[in-house]
Amino acid sequence: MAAMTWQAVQAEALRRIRAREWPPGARIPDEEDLARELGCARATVNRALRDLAEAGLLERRRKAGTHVALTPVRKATFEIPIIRQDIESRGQTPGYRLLSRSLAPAPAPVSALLRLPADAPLLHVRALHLADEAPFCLEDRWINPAAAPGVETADLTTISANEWLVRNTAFSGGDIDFGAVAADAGTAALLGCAKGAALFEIGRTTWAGAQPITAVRLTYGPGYRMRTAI
Amino acid sequence: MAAMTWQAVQAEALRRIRAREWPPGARIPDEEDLARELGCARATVNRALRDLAEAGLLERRRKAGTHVALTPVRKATFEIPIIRQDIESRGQTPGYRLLSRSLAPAPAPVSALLRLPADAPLLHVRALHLADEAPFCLEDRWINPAAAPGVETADLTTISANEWLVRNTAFSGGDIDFGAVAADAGTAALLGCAKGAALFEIGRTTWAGAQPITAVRLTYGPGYRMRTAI
DNA sequence: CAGTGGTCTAGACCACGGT
DNA sequence: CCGTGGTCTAGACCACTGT
Repeated sequence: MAAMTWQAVQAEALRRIRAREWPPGARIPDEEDLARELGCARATVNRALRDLAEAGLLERRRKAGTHVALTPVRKATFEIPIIRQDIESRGQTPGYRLLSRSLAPAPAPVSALLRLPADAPLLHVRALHLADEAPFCLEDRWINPAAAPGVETADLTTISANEWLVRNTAFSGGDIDFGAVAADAGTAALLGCAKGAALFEIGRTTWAGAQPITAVRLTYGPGYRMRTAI
Repeated sequence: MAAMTWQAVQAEALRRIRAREWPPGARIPDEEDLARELGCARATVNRALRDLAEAGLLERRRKAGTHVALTPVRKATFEIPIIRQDIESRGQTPGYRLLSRSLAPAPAPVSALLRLPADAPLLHVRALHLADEAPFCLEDRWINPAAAPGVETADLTTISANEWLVRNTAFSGGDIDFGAVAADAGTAALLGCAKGAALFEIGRTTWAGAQPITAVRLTYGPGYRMRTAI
């Protein structure tokens, strides 16, 4: 039982959960008891079980102890790459075309999303991302210039707003949502698909503390699927 | 500088990254130096920076030291709840209707996905999930009976296969993909939407080690959006 | 080879929250 | 109140991996 790493402890705990030695809902031994049983320090057990708790397989509460979760909520994590990198990772050649760029008051839904006054002038950028010369993804973005100093003079014809913002602003958090939309006429023309086609769409807003940076809607060409492992 | 918790260290590191005191690409001080500077143990610094590295903001390599990531890849995590819980969390009343259930050889795409022989008999379950009596999500699932002992006699009219599997099998991993599809006639009828409507779809395969458990396709009603925070 | 992160230990104190 | 997990410490050894 020598050389008990936290990974080994975690693996053993996982085994017991899966083998129902620790059935769902059951309380498992103390960190101290486990440490003694497995021949390692309590900190090592803590490290192992903390991750399992974060993964949703265990529930830990002071005094109440550690219990096996009744309904293990699986958590998946996926990366949000720069679109160019996404295309490259598919083995295709990325391309980029700036469609339009203007400073204008944002429409109500956008300014509401960013919690800005309705008439606040935002930078509106629309661009098309290409993979091997074919339309890949349509980007429709509103940027709060106050949160992105320099963006008004940035050259967004060669570098996407996405990339510029990642490199030049410090954002702390945001929201994402995924859904499906039917292609309207304009979108269909740009993406080279039929009007009404089912398209995958990602919406994202990002913040620097309480200050809104940008709201973006990415509409992908037909057949696009986002993949990840759990 | 007393009472330096790992959260405080992490916050300070984040601040320096955002303030460009540690600009993108720069090498930051050793754990030991930071510990001395901030007045805490090296383990505390390690704990703080490890999380930032996992989040993609830092890159850590032995000997090479710790560097601020050039292109911070944002990682989002989202939970994969049991559909019933998803509906409940929206403040709606979940409902469930088993549509069909049969033991049959899986079609080629499914058996290939699960890496099973083409003629392997799988349990095919189709069900409709309701929210406040309205169609919410269509579930089309193939289950490997060998990996889910007891499923053949389970009563899937009151509990969804999803829920039964979560409670009765021990899965270790899987894949997920998201996309958009146009509703075919059958799907449209069941979900109460127009044929051709853009629908959000989640595909998932899960495994117990090398043994495939189930492949499922969830097709959500129009307008559904999956949300999460980063 | 040597510097740096990764991890383990033994002990300590603290914070939360059931009883 | 007091058991349990959460965290900090000081020191040690190990495992990569650039040089």
